[in-house]
Amino acid sequence: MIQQPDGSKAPTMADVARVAGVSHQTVSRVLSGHPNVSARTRAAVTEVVEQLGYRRNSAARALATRRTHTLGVIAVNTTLHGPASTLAGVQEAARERGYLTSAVTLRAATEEALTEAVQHLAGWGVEGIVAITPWRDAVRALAALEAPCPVVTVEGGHDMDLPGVSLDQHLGARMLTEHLLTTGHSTVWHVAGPADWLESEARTAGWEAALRDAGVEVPPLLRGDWSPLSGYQAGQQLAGRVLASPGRAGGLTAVFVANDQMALGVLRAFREAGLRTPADVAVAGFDDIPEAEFFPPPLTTVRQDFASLGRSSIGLLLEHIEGTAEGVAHHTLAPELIVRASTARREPPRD
Amino acid sequence: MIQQPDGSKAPTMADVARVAGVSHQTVSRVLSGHPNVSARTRAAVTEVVEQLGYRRNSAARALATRRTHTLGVIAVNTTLHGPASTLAGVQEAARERGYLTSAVTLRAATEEALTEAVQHLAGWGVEGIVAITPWRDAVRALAALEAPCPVVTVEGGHDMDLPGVSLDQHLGARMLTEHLLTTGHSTVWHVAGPADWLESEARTAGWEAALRDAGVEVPPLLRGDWSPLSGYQAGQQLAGRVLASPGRAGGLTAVFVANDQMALGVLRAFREAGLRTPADVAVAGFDDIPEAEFFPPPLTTVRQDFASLGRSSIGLLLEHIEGTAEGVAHHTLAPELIVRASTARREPPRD
DNA sequence: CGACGGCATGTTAGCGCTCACAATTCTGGA
DNA sequence: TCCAGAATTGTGAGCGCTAACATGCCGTCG
Repeated sequence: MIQQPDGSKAPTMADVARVAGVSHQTVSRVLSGHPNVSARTRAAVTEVVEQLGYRRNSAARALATRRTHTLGVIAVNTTLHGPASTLAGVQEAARERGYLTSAVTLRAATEEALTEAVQHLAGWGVEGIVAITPWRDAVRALAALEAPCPVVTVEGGHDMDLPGVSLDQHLGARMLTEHLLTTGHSTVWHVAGPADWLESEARTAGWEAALRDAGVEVPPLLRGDWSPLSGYQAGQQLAGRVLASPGRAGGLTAVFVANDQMALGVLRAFREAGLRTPADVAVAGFDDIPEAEFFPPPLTTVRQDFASLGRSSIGLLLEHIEGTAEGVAHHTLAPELIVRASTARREPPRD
Repeated sequence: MIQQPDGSKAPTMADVARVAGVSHQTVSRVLSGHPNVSARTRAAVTEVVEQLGYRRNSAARALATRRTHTLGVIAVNTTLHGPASTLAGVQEAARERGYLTSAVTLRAATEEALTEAVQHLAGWGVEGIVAITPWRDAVRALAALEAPCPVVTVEGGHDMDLPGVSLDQHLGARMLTEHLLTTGHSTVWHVAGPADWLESEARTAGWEAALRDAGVEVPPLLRGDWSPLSGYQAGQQLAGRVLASPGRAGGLTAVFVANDQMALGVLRAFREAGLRTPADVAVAGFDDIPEAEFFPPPLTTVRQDFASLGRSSIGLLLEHIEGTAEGVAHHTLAPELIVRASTARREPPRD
């Protein structure tokens, strides 16, 4: 029974108590699963609750317990695959644990917008906030804000004094770069994401570390803004370079693009320039968006388990809310390398 | 001042009243913008509020006013571009109007899951629900559920007795089909979405109506599940057909694919089969996802303003909550045709 | 000059629930 | 048989706020 007889207002705990012939407190005990209630009473109350379609008033509960059981989420770019998946994971995990979540989607993670978002959520009495704001500046601003409740970051980096969860971007980039090196490329070029994104930074660092460890030259960096268009532009530059020095002068035979969407742009630029992928230049992306498997050609990439990331952030947040957290913890999840046709095996260069 | 001095608990309205030397009711009046308060008093109270970092307790307010100012959103597939954008629009609009939103992301829109979601939201006292569940069955189940608050659907069709907002899918499909017919194709094939999706149905209907109006043959329908893979498979079938009858036997020179992701799959299948787009077969999609512009080749598609759709749903919902709604209204937004390279102009067939 | 209406403010009584404690009943062992 | 102690249930007092009414003050009009 979901419906409320529309004329009369919703039944209260007192109504249930009266009908069941017990005190309102006993009803409360039954509903909270308190152990010391006789099976008889419990059954009687439960039946009346069903019959009346009674539902506890969460506002009254929140007032009496001083617990709202509400969490806030602050996110940007929620229309992209990564943030959207993370958000879904956060919401599902929170719901399972008995919390209501409310998400605030920002257009830009300025300090002002962040402050306003935190104020908005604080006004609703959230007990904690998950911030999916992967910029160094945003995380810094958030840390400085001193919100009235615990805040955990997602992809917020490990060097701030805010607890957080991340996928190991550095490792993913390293795996990908090493994959390219072991499949016959003398070095790997890189189209990075925006400089102020922590994810971008970590991917670049992982790429560079892998190259250095292998003792190979680190080519100059190109930068995009995650969009297919910026990837396309970077791709045009790279293609120009390849065509200008046909003898593989720059060793430009493999490109690690910092996300799949930009990789799509790079692929298009290469195709337009008459470069074949992977025969002339291998291309790899990052994220494994659902479309990646159907790119021309299917894209080698690094899969990120965004849903687990979201769930994990809720776990960490609740530790803080419930006071069982020790210090400022950071959780890290491992990514997975997905090899597809865009980086097909290459013969080692002949001497 | 965001931070609460951690040791002591948050100040109450009574605290503010005491410091400002007025009654708590006057503080309440100031905070609610009640007109009958002297400027002097108002200023004094405002200052104390600032100074103490006071924030009204929303639970207490909800209890006293019997208004939670909370809305629920039920959505499925929130990781896709369309639903995610709609969700963002819903949240932003609700926040602007002073409401808190809480989203429940379902894995599947079964009757059971829907019931549970509505129960969950009802338990939190939401005053209304926006349902982004574009299946006929889901909308039917929702209508039968008799939720304890108003429910509006997004893309829920116009034939149920639930108010809703939609983009005009029928018109969009018609525009696209007519575009293809006027650019020299004798007919247009169609890869539809799943049969139980209302959007899919409307797009198919629009396509068929355009063909009939033009007095041309309606080719058999292929069906996918929105995924690139299903598009790929449909594309393989279509390619096989073209190659089997090189003389354009089936008039298969143009395909309208029901969404951009499947179109990506179709494009790949055509490319693999040696068919050129648009020279051999023109391809068009639907949705205008951000990647569509970078497909090989850039995809002609129909742009949908999901954000406006979301905002519009909130407008409608609030009309129902505030009692100003007249009957079961349906709002419709017009889509926009985006012509790109995948349907480049075609010479009229020579006789 | 006194009654009256409008403005500014205060007082009181809940909203529906949980907490702390009190009261009652039931159990088993001396 | 009686009583300590546990199990079960009830009572009263808020949680922090708003709605409704009550009060006091001013100027104004008959």
